[in-house]
Amino acid sequence: MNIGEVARRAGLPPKTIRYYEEIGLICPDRRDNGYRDFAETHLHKLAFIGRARALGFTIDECRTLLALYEDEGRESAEVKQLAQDHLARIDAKIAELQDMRATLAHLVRACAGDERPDCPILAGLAHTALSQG
Amino acid sequence: MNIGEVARRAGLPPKTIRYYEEIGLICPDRRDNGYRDFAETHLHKLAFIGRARALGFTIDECRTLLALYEDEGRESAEVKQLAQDHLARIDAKIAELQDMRATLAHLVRACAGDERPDCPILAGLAHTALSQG
DNA sequence: TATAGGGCTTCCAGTCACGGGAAGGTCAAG
DNA sequence: CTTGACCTTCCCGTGACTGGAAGCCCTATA
Repeated sequence: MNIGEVARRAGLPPKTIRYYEEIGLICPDRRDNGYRDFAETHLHKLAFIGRARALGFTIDECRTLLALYEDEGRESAEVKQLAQDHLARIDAKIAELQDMRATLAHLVRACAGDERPDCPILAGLAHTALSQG
Repeated sequence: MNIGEVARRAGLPPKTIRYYEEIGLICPDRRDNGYRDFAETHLHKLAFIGRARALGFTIDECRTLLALYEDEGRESAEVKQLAQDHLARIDAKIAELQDMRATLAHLVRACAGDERPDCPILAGLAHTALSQG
């Protein structure tokens, strides 16, 4: 299977697949003409990685997840721990964004948004409690 | 004022302040010995930028916000538009993370997390609907 | 047989917003 | 005179790709 087909079927850009090979996530065969030759197993791995990436796992975590996936003797506890850590990271990020959102929405609500220069948004950004001396 | 003091008072690392100079956000004077010499105006600008960055605005948006801040003839509508666009981006990001969170939490709940290898998380990642042909 | 196109290859550079660290100059205190 | 904190520039690395150039390969058509 050429890279174009595997890209289409896995839902990843060819560039990304080459990158995954470069960093050692997959290792497709090569044909005599130098073209990469992907097997179904590669396709499955790539789809697996694509899903994990879509859930926000880092590349390194994907590497670990792939290794666990291929390790018949794994303990599901290890996978679950990884997923829970990531879940905590997602929650922290959501909380951070919600804080930003609240502050920004507050400023936006206070701003008339007309032709006059008075602007609580700019005032809010400027009104800093600077440390002294 | 040396970079260390302005860094402390603005709450930004010296490295970041040098970077902001490099990309033209600020332009402090120089002393004979080559040291940067920051005025209060620089401090205020840096604090302004720091706040805008903390709200998630990009550097380019900070540049625009600074320009608007210094433009006495601005219209608050322009600031508000910028802020609303950013707010929409934040909302989109929150929604994306919440989607991730829901999927991941579902998988985590289904996983026993014990010494056995059976793992719905890995199964969920592997169970891809691959395109055919 | 020539050619046109699409797909494949590698390599290099850029993204965003810094952070780490090296090599070296400057300054105040003891 | 030395110590140590501070300052300078310069270069590389981050994460996960993305864009683009230069050039080879393969197939179909005129």
